[in-house]
Amino acid sequence: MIEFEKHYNGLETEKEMQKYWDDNKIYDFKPDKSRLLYNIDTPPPTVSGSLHIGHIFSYTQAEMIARFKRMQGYNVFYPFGFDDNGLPSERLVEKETGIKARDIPRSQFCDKCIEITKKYEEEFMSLWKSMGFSCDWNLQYSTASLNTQRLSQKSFLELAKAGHAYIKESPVLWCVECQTSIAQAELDTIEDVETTFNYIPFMCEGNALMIATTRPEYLYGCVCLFVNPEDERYADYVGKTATVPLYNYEVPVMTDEKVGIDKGTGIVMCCTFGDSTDAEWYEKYNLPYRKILLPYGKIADDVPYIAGLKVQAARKEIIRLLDENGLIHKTEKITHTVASHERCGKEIEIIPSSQWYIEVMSKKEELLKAGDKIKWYPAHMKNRYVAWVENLKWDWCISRQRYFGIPIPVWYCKECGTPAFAKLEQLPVNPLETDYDGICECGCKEFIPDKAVFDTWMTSSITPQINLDKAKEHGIEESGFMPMTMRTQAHEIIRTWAFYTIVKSLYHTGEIPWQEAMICGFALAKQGEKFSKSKDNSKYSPPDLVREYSADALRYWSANARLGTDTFFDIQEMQDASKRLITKLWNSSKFVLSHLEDFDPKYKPENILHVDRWIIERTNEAIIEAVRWLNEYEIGLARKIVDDLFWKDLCDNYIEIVKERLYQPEVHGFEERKSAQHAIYYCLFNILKIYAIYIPHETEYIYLKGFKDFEGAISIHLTEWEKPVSVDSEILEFGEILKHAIGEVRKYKTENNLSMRAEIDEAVITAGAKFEKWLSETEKDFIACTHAKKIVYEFQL
RNA sequence: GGGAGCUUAGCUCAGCUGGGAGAGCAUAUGCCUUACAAGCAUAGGGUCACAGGUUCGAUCCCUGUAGCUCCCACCA
Repeated sequence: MIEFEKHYNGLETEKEMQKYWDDNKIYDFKPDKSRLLYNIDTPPPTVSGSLHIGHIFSYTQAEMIARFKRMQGYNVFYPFGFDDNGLPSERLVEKETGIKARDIPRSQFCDKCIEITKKYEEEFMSLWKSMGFSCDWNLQYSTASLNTQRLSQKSFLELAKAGHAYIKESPVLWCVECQTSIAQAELDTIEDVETTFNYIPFMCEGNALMIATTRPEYLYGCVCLFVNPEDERYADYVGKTATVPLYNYEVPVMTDEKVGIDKGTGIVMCCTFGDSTDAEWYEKYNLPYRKILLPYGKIADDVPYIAGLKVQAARKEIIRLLDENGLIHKTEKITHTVASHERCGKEIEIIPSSQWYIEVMSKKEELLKAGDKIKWYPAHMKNRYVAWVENLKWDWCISRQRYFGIPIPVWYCKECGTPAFAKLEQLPVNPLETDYDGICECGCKEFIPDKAVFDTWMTSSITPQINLDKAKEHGIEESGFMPMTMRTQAHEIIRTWAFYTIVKSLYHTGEIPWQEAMICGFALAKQGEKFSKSKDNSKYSPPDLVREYSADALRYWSANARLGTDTFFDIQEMQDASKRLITKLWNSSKFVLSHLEDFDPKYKPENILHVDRWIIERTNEAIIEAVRWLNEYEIGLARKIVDDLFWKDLCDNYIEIVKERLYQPEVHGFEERKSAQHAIYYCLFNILKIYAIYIPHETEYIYLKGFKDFEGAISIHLTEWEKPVSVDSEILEFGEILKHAIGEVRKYKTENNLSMRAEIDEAVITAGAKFEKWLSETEKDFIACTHAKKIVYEFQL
């Protein structure tokens, strides 16, 4: 006799099951040529704060796919990583310790980083384990680890050798707060910034040319004026020089198509560098550089009037001076959007400096083709990738003037500045700690190490290579591993992680990194606000939620949305729906298994009653549909399929129909009972297998109690789903007729305030004549279920 | 300014082959039914955003409009 507790205790059971999986190494990856490899490129969460419910939402969706594919017979390679180097982690450490990286020695700061990220990683890992994740933790990687450093540096050296990575002195996006260069992908926008358009006259040929600028502090950086070549108003001035007000030096008046005739006055002052267009013009027309801003955000010493001031103060001061000299003809308040650094939120500046880049601008076409080759789920997410590639403005700047990151394995000749690259066999290497032991072509033997580190995406963009490296450690052959089967991630990092991974893959392998991309949505707080690792979302702390509501409950909720769609998180909603399902599954399993004590799954009754065949066919139908959705990564739609089968067909109808047959074989026949046992076993077991991807703990617990002895496998998660290919539609129609007839009886009873057990004189079944035999076979069940004294049939042709 | 997604019951949403308007929650009423009151049954509740078009037929396809959300651009 199988003992079933009256109530299912999820919190306790989950810990027990997790231990069982650990002990039995259920999810350990083993190379196995007899099964198709399904390898998943999972996002290593950035270690920049605590995880929130949004992570649970998207990571769990992907986890369910891993379970699904495993139960479809694939050999699933499902690793897990942490992205724990670079600026995001540095900022976490700065916040947590209150120490600025630049204020203490680099090595000391890096030690702090290692210590603190480690703490967070342990927290992350224990959360994922408590959620019942089926990854193989032996395949775990960290982007800060020495081995990853080696791979990342190797990637860099290969690209440098091929000429795709290059160093260049040029204007670059610069964060004065973080004091580092950044890439286009790290830009954010601040909306509705209030500022002033200042109309300032430049004298030219005795006339005042009005320019409108929001950045008058850059006046001393003005190198020329631009007008649109089509603009007749200013045609006479083109080629002449104009005088910069206040500073009284001459700059040429030039033309460029980018100047909007209707914008401002139609004349633009080009400074080095007020914005990205200035930088573009600087390169295009080979303009001189006039240094205004220093890397730490103050105006350069040799700029008259405003030297040493910060940008805002300088602007104020220059406006005051201009005004005092009658040089502001007009001001206009405007609001506009400014670019900011996503990590600190501060406005971005542009300053020239020497940085390493990876070429992407010239590869747009290949990148777009790669985007076409990848299957995106949902399909429209590809648009974001395409839009990003098409709008690229800068090559990918990969060097950062920061501290806790992977060092750029380069030294520079002290004499001629030529870069000297590390040798592959010495990786990973930190040029600050290791000297270059070669000789420069110019004969010089002294080298200066590069102090910069890589952009964190430089490393996380090689997760497929990191995975491959891990796989080889575990005995997987390299061939067939790439491209990986699937990348899963949320939509916010298409422009970064997905994009950069594709870039790297094209360079390194000439191929796409993965065949498919599964793009998840966000979980949003009720107010429509995105959860964020850096903000305080403590009331939704995942470890607390798991402790209080159980992993299965959170998981079941996570499977509620369409793929790629954002969803709101409501604790009450999550709790209600999940608890309901978990309880129902418990109770129905308890019932079914209590009737299977004398059951032998190997004995298939010769004559399976048609109503029993119905629930079997109905189960098969649901499996087919669920598989169809899951193959498109639509876990929510698949869940709905199994919810309907389980709740409506199995619990509300089928169990009610066969209940008495199971209880009273002496009345209904022993063979007939066996037929019901056969059907109910098949149905419940297959429902459990589908639910196993959603609520792995409870299903495992029930499996161990009631199914393991029959099935043999030590875990439900090592069983495979049935693979029905077609269903008998006539049988399904028969089931619908029964359901409808029962519904009519229930309606009658409810409307007359009768108990469901109340007897009624007669029940009418309307059906096609072809069902006559099956209906008469089912009559006893039907009477038992409805307590009707008599059944009246109305057959139609 | 460009692009994408969304708009269906009081709430959250499904409806992906063009023919039935649906689920859960909430509400109301009834029911202790040998798994489950953490349950069961039944019911009420809709201009499928709006306007045109295609079609025998449109929630679904096309065009336009409005609102919401997101992505990208916009810093002179």
